[in-house]
Amino acid sequence: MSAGDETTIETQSVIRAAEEGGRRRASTIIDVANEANVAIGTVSRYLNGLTVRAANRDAIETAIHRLGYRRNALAAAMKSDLTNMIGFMVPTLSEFHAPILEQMSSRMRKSGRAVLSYCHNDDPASVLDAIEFFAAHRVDCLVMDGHEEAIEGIRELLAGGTPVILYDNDVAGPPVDRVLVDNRTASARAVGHLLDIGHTRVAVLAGSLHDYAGSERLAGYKQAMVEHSVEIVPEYIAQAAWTESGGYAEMLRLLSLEEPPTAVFCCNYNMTVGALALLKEYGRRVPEDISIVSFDDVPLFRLREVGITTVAQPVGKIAETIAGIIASRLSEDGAHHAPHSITLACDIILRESTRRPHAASTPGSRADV
Amino acid sequence: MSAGDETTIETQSVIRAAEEGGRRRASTIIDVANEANVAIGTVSRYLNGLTVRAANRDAIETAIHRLGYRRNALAAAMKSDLTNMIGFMVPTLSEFHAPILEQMSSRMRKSGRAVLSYCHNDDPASVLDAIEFFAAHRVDCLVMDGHEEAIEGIRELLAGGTPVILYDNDVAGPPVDRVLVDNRTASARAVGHLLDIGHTRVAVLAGSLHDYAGSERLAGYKQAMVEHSVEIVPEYIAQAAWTESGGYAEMLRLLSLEEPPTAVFCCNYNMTVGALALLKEYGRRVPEDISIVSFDDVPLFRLREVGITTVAQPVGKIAETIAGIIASRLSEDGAHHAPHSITLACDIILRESTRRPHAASTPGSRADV
DNA sequence: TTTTTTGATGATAACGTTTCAATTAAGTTG
DNA sequence: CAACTTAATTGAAACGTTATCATCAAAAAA
Repeated sequence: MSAGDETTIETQSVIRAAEEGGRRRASTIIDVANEANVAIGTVSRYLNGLTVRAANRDAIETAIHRLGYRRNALAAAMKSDLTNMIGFMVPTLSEFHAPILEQMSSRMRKSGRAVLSYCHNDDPASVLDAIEFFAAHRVDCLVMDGHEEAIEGIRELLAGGTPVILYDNDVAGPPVDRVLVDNRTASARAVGHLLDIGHTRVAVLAGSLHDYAGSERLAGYKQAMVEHSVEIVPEYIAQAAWTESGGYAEMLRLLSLEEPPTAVFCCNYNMTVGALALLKEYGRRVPEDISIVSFDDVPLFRLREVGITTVAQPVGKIAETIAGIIASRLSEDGAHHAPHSITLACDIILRESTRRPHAASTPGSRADV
Repeated sequence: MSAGDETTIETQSVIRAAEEGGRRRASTIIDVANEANVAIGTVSRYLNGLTVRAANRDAIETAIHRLGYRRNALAAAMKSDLTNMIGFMVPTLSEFHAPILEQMSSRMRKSGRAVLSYCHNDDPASVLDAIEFFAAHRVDCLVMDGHEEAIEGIRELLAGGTPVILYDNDVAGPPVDRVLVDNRTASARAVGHLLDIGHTRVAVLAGSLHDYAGSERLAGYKQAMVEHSVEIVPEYIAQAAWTESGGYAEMLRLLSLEEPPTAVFCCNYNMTVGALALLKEYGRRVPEDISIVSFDDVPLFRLREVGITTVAQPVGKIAETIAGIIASRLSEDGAHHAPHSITLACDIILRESTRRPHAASTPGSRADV
């Protein structure tokens, strides 16, 4: 192209052409190309970081600045089949999930990607909606907690070439990557600690037995009991919803047993909160009257006057691992590998909520509830 | 169109046509139209809920199901200039912000929209990146906390016709909707409570005075002091970063004064945590030795053995109000209204961390720190 | 019936990018 | 300096929708 004087008049009039009552047409790559007197393709090359002759580069930069041009990511995504968006499903933005999302976001940002999040509140219909939504928006990859009802949708996504990564909760079937946590071993160690310091009447506040975490954590409890040759008492296995009220109600039941437990392993944060609320209400002191071990490490457990001994899931490691898998799956060569299944270890954080059982905690001290 | 026998052979071969090594071309609206023997436009009408002849509707539904068709939201957005995505900026997914995002998500979902979130960690560069990102993805509306460095970007967005809503932190200038909280009045009431129950040596742990919340909360403190005719002592105004360590350090300074305060108003959650840590370390009991009032209501404050009296921001109301403004702005008629500026009231939640000053807390009881 | 009114359908042009083959400019080498 | 190699540029064809408008079918009114 000749650095044409004859085109100058035309290009000047192009700038900010249409001002139709408030909503202005955003300038496009075509406007930039005209303004800079280069081909559209050249502007595209510039925008995508490919080499461009110095003179053109300057002209393009000036044009972009003058026009206030902003690339339309949708159009780009449509053509290139890459949205640079990662779908991320969480049940809720709890104190466990929020940090994972936050870390995922910042890690993804570093590779030029963004995270589109969706809370499904454990509602099956919402889970399906979420998959539909992510599929419609053509996310490059979907990260989600496992759900039975999602299996069909996951298969469709995989068939369409979208990698899916399961975390937190496992579900059998689809050939996807999994980033899980060794719930069983961690639970066994947590309960083992209670047994080690002399407790024998150890109860468990188990969550739903229908999901992976719930059954694994209960299995860990049983494993520790067996390993320490302590009899498993059926009444000490309290099964409830994963909620605060679930923890409250079952803790109440445990307290009213003939021989109430001297220590309780609560299988998640919410149940622990419920249990603590009940104990406070009934004047039971932690750890003097009863020892508590929880799962999940939230600020509350660290900052309470009496810190709560707990199993800390490696939140940072989880986010890091997921991010790594995404990077690998989205690279040319990593796309066709067999699925990884990574299980991360947890830490037990000892705080003040666990202590040797009191000598006075003998049989028969039934709670008057 | 004749219900053609002669087309049947053709359409059957269309299904799952191209299987190129793992990544299959997703079926499009065109495939559906062919399969159902209708025009593309008719399928589009069906997808968008417009009336379609019964026979065609059935044919389309069957075709969609057989082909596993999923609408491409990007292509739709590009043409219709509506992405149905709301951009949402948060500094961090803290215990204050996470619930807002969560509630925003579920409210938006009800109107068929999704929330794209971005954590900027109060890093100016990230704030700019976020705006760039949201602009590129053509979000229908941007919700963000106020930032000086974002003003220029906000203006560009507005000029392009994208509504912007400020929340949490205000910033002067751009004509945008604002959803704020009456920090000043809330703070005045919180401090007023301390004064009411007899404290006179009341200190404030103020955050950054350069931002809206920081200056307003300090102003509220001063207002209460004036209203109660209590002299404002400069040493009692402790100014620090909004962080845990900031609260820790300044609390230390306050304790080491000739006449340490008998009550402290901490201007946010993190500073309170820092202050509490220091008090525990130095053996000062709350509320026996010192009363504490905080800002923000997080689970910790509710679940500690000694609950913390605090100012609760109306998180649900904030989300609701933002959602309402979005709906209005995105409707035909609401688009051109003058900006709203809504200020919501906070609640004071009385717990156990505030109590009348101890008779023994006389001048001269200097802390040996 | 015939004419009018209403409403769904069909073909095609956008929307704003990327990609690709063809072309031209710029370096390198003999 | 010619002949070759390499690299940047160009123009046009996608990508998968929605929007428009001219048709065409069906129901309502005459």
